[in-house]
Amino acid sequence: MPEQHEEPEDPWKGDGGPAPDLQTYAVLLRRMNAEFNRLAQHFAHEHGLHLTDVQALIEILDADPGTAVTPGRLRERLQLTSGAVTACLDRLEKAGHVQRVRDARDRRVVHIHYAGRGRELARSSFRPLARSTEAAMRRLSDDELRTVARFLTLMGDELDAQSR
Amino acid sequence: MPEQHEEPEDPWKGDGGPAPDLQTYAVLLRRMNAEFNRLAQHFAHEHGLHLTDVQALIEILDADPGTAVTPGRLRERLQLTSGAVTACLDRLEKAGHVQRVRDARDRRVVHIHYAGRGRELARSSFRPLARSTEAAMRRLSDDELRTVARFLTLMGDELDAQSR
DNA sequence: TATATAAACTCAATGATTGAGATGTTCAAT
DNA sequence: ATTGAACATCTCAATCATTGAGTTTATATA
Repeated sequence: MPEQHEEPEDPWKGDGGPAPDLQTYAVLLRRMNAEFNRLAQHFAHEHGLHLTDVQALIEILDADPGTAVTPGRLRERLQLTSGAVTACLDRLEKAGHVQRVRDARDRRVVHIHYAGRGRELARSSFRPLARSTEAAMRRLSDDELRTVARFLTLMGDELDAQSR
Repeated sequence: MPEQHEEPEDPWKGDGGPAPDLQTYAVLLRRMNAEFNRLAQHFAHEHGLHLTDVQALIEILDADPGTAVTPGRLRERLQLTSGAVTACLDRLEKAGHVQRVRDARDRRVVHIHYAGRGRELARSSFRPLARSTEAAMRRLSDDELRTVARFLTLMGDELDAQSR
């Protein structure tokens, strides 16, 4: 029996065929997540940072402009103890990426702001991610892009709800 | 001027409106990735494991059935040093989740197999993820699901290529 | 004024990870 | 056969991020 070496260039391409099931999605999502983390880790190493530091920078970068980023917020978002957050911010501040600013109204809280090339650094950390995303986006129509964005939003909301 | 508090229940819903841009996608993807990691970390903690151990279990779970999982493979996939991989596998083996088996043909290499409740544990680690995914999937048509699967596949391929 | 709660920090202990090197294995060349 | 290079994994001491308990400073409540 000769090898049936089929090359599925672009699965789920046509309108026909079966719809992908949960298991398929799970694998696809896990794979993407793993690739993400690989990139993040690679970037971190390249800049003498730790994965935690990069995650913190992302959290600060993507924070809702209305919501101030505080050590406490990082604690719950990154699942760290307060000691770990302090150490992480010490590293980022010493490296000149962020700056701690005491809140004038409630002097217990500290706000984290970008300093120096922090924002630029955070953005550049996703240059490779952006490149990949762009490449993938180019192969979808506007209509399809809207569909995917809708799915990603739904997933984000669901996962957010799940973790509470 | 009264607050214009619009509530965008489900953005990108209609066929009209502008197509989402790269920046929008970047934020959505980063958000989802962060939520993933939160879930993974939570699960790890719940089972007395480390994030690294969970990532290893995933890697073993999702490995191409044809490709055997070896410490070396984990080393490059999880970006660890060989010492860290050994320690990780020691923990997983001692806990009875995996088993090391020397390859009969090339006695230098070790194959990692599930042992005891390892596979079940790995699967259960994604129960919450599966729940969220299912909920999100339910709100898309078969056609849309195919589109999203196509995007996820493209992203996975692009990221894979990027990290080399 | 006292008391409770809160946010962030300190610091010693823990333990995962690193990095250099050891061990055992395969393969090609001599 | 024997030597030597490449390889996969493991060992182990040192490093360093993280933990966990407790401290400090500030706010809110009675």
